[in-house]
Amino acid sequence: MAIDHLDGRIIVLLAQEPRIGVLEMSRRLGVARGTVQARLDRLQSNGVIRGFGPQVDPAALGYPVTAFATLQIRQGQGTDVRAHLSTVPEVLELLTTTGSGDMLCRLVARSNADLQRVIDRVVGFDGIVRASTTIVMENPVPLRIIPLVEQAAAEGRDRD
Amino acid sequence: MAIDHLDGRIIVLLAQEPRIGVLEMSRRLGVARGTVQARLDRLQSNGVIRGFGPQVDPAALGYPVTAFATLQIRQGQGTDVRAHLSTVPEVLELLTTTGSGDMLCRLVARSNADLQRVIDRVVGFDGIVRASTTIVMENPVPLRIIPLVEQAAAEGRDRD
DNA sequence: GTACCGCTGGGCAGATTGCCCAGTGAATAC
DNA sequence: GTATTCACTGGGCAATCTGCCCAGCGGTAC
Repeated sequence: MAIDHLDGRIIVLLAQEPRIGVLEMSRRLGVARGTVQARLDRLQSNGVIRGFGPQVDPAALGYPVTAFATLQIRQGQGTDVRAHLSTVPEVLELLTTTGSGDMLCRLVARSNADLQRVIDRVVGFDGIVRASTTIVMENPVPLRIIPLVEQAAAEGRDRD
Repeated sequence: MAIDHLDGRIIVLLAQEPRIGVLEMSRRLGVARGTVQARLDRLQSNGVIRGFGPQVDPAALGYPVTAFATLQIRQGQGTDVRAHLSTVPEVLELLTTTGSGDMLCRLVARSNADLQRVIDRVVGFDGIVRASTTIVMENPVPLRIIPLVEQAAAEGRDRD
């Protein structure tokens, strides 16, 4: 579960140059190719690296508006609400949070006006009592993981 | 900027099997390899596909607790607060939202107890007036983009 | 002392990549 | 109507990388 320094360097390198191959990585890191391969296999089977899916920018797809909606759920309707929200393409993420029956929902829309349509669709479901929406203006720190990886790698004991 | 049906299929295929190569994709999609290559290049230079970085699971790294903090910022301190927060590895994302001087901050921590340490570090800065934290319990819909891509692809006009 | 484990450094065949080309069909410009 | 542009096809090429194998080496655990 814990990662060591070499694991950290592999992940960082992979994040900086995703198209890089195992062979080139081994050259940059100064280790044998088999080592990098084994580390990568382990990181993936550990679940540390979930995958290498394409990172798609909703804005470039025509959905430049991001918002968060806090939903208050009627008792016992949680499952139905989840099923409902998962059918809405503009719902990018759904989290249940502390507080009675609350969910946090990440939305995108084509425009501020379009956001109204999305919200109507989101809250147009019986189990949702109340919704409060916050529009995102800027994203000073886009979703990142590298600093955390570096911290975890620094704390881990090296395997060699 | 708009994507068509083939673009959508490329992105979905790539999301499902990230390790797939251009050649294999062209076979699956029934088009020439050069076509897939050209589409991919266009999607990347368009910014629709930002990259193929590894998706790292913070929980597997030893940070199983996720939380959101809403921060109230002292007037004119926005820039300093951003700089401060970007130095905290446990801050995975930072967004500015509507409402006076508000920011939304995605955090992770090693445990609920450790979350206190992280929050202390986050709010231990002059420009932050008040912070309110919500702990994430479940993640019924993990960050996803496929449904949105499919919707965008269905709406787009085919290029052929 | 022995077994285990991770790393090294090498080799191999097969597949893939990046790059090139000419030809075709459709839409657009003139 | 004709010319141009554009995307796609289908093919070929050398260079590279991958997946897979092996023996050897140095720690560590028992």
